[in-house]
Amino acid sequence: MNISMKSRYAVRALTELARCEETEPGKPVPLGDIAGVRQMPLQFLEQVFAALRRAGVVRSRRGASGGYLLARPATEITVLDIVAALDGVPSPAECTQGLCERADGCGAASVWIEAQQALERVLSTTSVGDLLAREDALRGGAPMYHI
Amino acid sequence: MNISMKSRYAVRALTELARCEETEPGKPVPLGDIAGVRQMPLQFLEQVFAALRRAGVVRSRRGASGGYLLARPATEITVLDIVAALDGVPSPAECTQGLCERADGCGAASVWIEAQQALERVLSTTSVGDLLAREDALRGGAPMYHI
DNA sequence: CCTATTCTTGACTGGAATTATCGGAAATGG
DNA sequence: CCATTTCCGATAATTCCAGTCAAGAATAGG
Repeated sequence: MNISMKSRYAVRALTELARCEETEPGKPVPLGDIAGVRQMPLQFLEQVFAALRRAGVVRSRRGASGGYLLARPATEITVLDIVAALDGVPSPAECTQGLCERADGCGAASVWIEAQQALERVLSTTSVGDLLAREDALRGGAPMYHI
Repeated sequence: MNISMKSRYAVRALTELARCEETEPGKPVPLGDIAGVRQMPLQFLEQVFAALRRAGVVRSRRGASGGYLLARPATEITVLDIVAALDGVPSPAECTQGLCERADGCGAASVWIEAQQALERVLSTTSVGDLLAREDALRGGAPMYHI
C-alpha cells in the first residue's frame, strides 16, 4: 500500500503543530495557520485532521479561537501512527494481511512479509518529535549534534 | 510506490520458471505452462514477461517450442530486480526521488528515504533461488535445514 | 512451403483509488 | 449576535490498475 498525499501532508502538518505547541503549549492551533505556513490546501487538511482525530492522534476544539492539539506528546506520536490512521498499515502486498491468494506453498509471501516488517520498523521508530528536531537542525544550518 | 499484481505474478512465475530450468536446463518454457500451473491469467502474464525481457531479466525464444528462459542464474535475480522492472524502484513517497515538494528544511523526507532503503535492503537480498528453496521447504513439509 | 505454436505490441476498458473542491451545518468565544 | 473554526457529505477531475482484445511477427517441425 502506498503512502499517499494525505499521510505526507499529515506528517508535515503535525510537525508544524508540534512546533506551535512548543512555543505556546495548550493553545489550539487553527488549520488555517498550518495550511498557510506549510502551503497545503486547507479543505484537504480538514479531511485529514478529521481522520486523525477519529484515530486519536489529535484533539480538537471547535468554534472561535478553536483548533487542533496533539493528543499526546510529539515524541509519542510515530509516523506509523499517522500513516496507519490515514492509509492503513502499509503493506506491499495482500499476502501480508493473511489474504494470500494461494494458500499452498507460496514462498513468495515471505518476502512481502519481511518487507512490511522492515517498513514498519522504520516508521514506528520515528516520532513527530524526531522530525521536528531534524527540521530545526536543517533550518538552523547547524550540524547534527550526536550525543 | 506500490508493489502491484504485475510484480507479484512475476515473482511467482519466475519461481516456477526457475523450477523448470532446474529439471530441464536450457529448454524454453512457454507462458501457457506457467499460467496453467500457477493459475494466472495468460494474457496478463504476456504483458509482464514483455517488460521483464526488456529489463533483461529473462530471455525469450519465439515460435513453436519457444518460450522464456531466465537471463541469469536464479540466485542472481533478486526480487528488487523484478519489482524495479515492473513497478519501478519502490518508494513510499516522491521525496525519495529528488522531487521533494518543499526544498527547504523538510525533516519529513528523511523518514521516507529511510523507509525506502529498508525496503530495498529486504528486496535486494532475496533471490528467486531463495524463494524456490523456501517453496520446496514448504511443499515437502520438511523443516528448514540450517547449515 | 505450410501451419501450429509462441512471443510481441498496442490499444482499450471498467472499476477503483486518489486528490482534491464545494457548500453548508454546528459549535464556541467574545 | 457574529466571526471564527471545526465538522460532514457530496461530487468532480484525474490517474492508476488489472485484465481483455486483436492483430502481427518469428520460428520449429512436418
